[in-house]
Formats: sequence, structure tokens, C-alpha cells
Amino acid sequence: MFFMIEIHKQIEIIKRGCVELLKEEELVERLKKKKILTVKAGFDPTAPDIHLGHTVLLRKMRKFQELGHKVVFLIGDYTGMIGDPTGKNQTRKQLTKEDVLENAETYKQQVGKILDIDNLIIEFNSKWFEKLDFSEVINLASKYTLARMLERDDFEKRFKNEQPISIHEFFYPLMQGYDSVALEADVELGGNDQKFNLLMGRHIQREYNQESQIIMTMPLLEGLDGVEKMSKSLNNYIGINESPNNMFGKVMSINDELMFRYFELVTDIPLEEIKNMKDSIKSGANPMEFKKRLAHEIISFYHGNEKSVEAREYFEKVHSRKEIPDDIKTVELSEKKWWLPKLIQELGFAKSSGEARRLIQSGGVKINDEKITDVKFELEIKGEIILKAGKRNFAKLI
RNA sequence: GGAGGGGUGCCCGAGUGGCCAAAGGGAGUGGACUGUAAAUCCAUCGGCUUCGCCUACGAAGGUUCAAAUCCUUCCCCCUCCA
Repeated sequence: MFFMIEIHKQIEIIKRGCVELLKEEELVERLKKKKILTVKAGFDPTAPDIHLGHTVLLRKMRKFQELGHKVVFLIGDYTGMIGDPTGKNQTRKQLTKEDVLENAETYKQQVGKILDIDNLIIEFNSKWFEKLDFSEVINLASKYTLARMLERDDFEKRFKNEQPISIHEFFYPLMQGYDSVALEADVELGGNDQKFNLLMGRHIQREYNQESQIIMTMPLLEGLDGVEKMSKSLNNYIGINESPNNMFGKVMSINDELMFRYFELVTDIPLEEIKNMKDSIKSGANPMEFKKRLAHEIISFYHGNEKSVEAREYFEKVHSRKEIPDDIKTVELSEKKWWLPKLIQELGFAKSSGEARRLIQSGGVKINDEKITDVKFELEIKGEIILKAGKRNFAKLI
């Protein structure tokens, strides 16, 4: 009986926040039988720049670790070495072994902020794919049909929209399924968009006479725009290595609706409390306060409490009161006379002098707290000059 | 292999000889407002010391006073037939 309670507790923790768990009964059975499960999640070998979106999944992996399971962080290096031309225009650059190993190190560093790195098993799928010969590849490919392959959401869409689908793209789901076979995975975690691939794992394992894995999908966190999923390429992300000030600003820039989603998915605040916050906003509370708390929760996790408090102070100073921050970068210029747009460009606050010019015209530039709107402005630097260009670029010029 | 459709600015997407640095939307940026780098509204959104010039509509040539728009060749994508 004691045992059963344990399992129920586990299930409760595991289920929290997930979109789908297939199948819960199987999970209960598996826990009874094996106690320690092999839990797998796959990661792309490129661009190891972890952002909050990734942490939804990583946090769940962490929970599995806390429950004493064997968690495998699988790096899809083989896929990376082939290069995935999805998106046709820019064929993704092929990664070398060295690249992959380097990226793996970076992963470790970043992921270590969330996972218990000492108890994490890191695997590379080249380990088994390198050894696979062509007849086995064909054998693997024979396990699934085209019609079923086209059921996958994005394949279906692209097919309908007359977008190209390369044949080898069909191999990725199969390969991911094969990963599960190689690892003898009991559970595979993935984003909601991975459902098809995760299901493939179940199918392929069965074909290889293994018990099918249990799959669990986590929601995709919306990015700062509140619509698209958080991703680096859309530039709507908060990276876990970003500076506290940047993180704070970015959190504050999400819309009020979205913040509860963040509370739910990337903090440990109990659901009940989140609901209370919602209610109090309905009865007139200022959402800003809660959003500041969200920022604090996130930043203190990655940077510590002190930095988080400082970030809040910085935000209130610079954005609420529109004051000049205390420590801004000092730039010593050898040239003392500047045409203002050129200077702004030179400082990296605008990509071109035209952009700088526009910035000035629209009233985004201040010198010593005085708005400058003349694009012809010639600045002579004598003594200290504080330049503000845009909302968050400051420089002290000497 | 045959027939047809298509490649436009960061993204989506109009434009079929001059009025096109190219409609519209999105993203981005700035301003106003404010309780937030929320929401909303407005402006801006190729480069250049900018009332002008330069570079641009898959690539390279050509026709024309004038081309994203016409012609030639090439590259790439899609559909149907085989």
C-alpha cells in the first residue's frame, strides 16, 4: 500500500503542466515493475543557447531526477552532422565532431543550471547510427508508410501548401524512434510539437520487440510577442544567460495575459497562488506588480536574489522614472568633434547613419538629458557628456 | 521525360513598361500616453552629411529614352501527367 501511494505522488508531480501523457496506466504499471525508469529527451546539437522556452522541458526532466529516475540527455549529433536543410534556402551548416563536442560542453554548462549534472546521462546518437548499415536503414524505413508519415502536422501543411519536403526529412522521425530503441527508453519527453516523433518511438520500439515508451508532451512557451513559440530565430526569447537587466525588461515587455502562462510553466509558484493573482487583477490590482514578481522569480533563479533586486531597481529608474542609470559605459573618443548621427552609429546604437538620423528625428536622442532633434547637430566633446539613444542605450563620452 | 505555375525588401504578400525604394499586413525601432520595454494611438522602417545621389525585385545578359514588369540563357521551388 505504501508503494501505491508513492506512485500516485510521483504521477502527480510528473503530470503537472504537461499537455499529454500517453498512457498514464502504462506509466503506473511501469513504475510498479521497474521503479527506476529511463527517461529520454532529445536535443539539437546546434546553437546551444538555452532560453526560457527550453526550460519548460528541462524543468520537467529535473523533476524526474528528483524522483530518482535515470534521465538521459540525448544530443542528436548524427542528425547535425548530416545537416538538416529544412527551410530550404539556407542549407544548415554541417557540424564537425569538434563542433558537436564543443556544443555539448556548452550544453552542460547551461543545462547545469537546471539539471543535476552529476546524475545526468549524456548520450550522442552517432553512437548507434554510425554503426548502422544501409540494409538496416532500409529495414527501419520499412516499418512505416508514407501515408502515415504525411499525417504529421507540418508535413501535411507543407504538402498542401506546395512547400518542399525532402525525402530524408522522413528519416528524422524514424531515427528518433530508433534512438528510443537504442536507449531502451521507458519515457520520452518532448515539446508538444514533437508528439508525432514521440509516438513514432512507441511504434518503432514495438517493431523491435521492445515495450513501447510512455510519452509526455510539454507545452511550447510563447515568446515575447505572445503568439509565436519562443525561439532564437524569431528573436522573441529570454536566454538564461542574459543579463539580469535585460531579462527584467524582457519579462516586463510581455503582455499581461501571457505572464500567467510564464508563471505556470517556468516558476514553481503553486497553481493556486497563480489563480489568486488572476483574481486580484480582475478586482482591480495592478498587473505590473505581478509581472515584476514574475521577473524576480525568473531572474533570482538564474542570477540570485541580489542581482534580481538590482535589476528591478534599474528598471524602475530607467524605464519608470526615465532617469539615467548610475553606471553606464564610458567611451573615450579620440575625435572630439562629431556629426551626431555618425557618432550614434559609431557607438553601435544604430546600424546606419540613416537609422541614427531617424532616431534623432523621432525624438529618441538626448544629450545631457536634453532632447536633440536636429540631424545636423555637431557635438563637441568637452568634459563628460551623457548620450542617450533609444530606450536603453546610454554612453558617457569623454 | 512532358505540360503548367512560381521565385519581390527581416518575414508574409501586392504589383505585369514610366506616377516604384516598390501597396497592405506582421516583426523591429522611436514618440505620445500610462500602472509596465502591457494595452492603445501616431510615426518610421535599403544605403549615403539625405530636398539630391547610389544600390535593389532568384542569377547573368539583352531590348527600350525608361524594366520588378518585355526577350534570351541559367539556377531553384511547386503541381499535374508519365
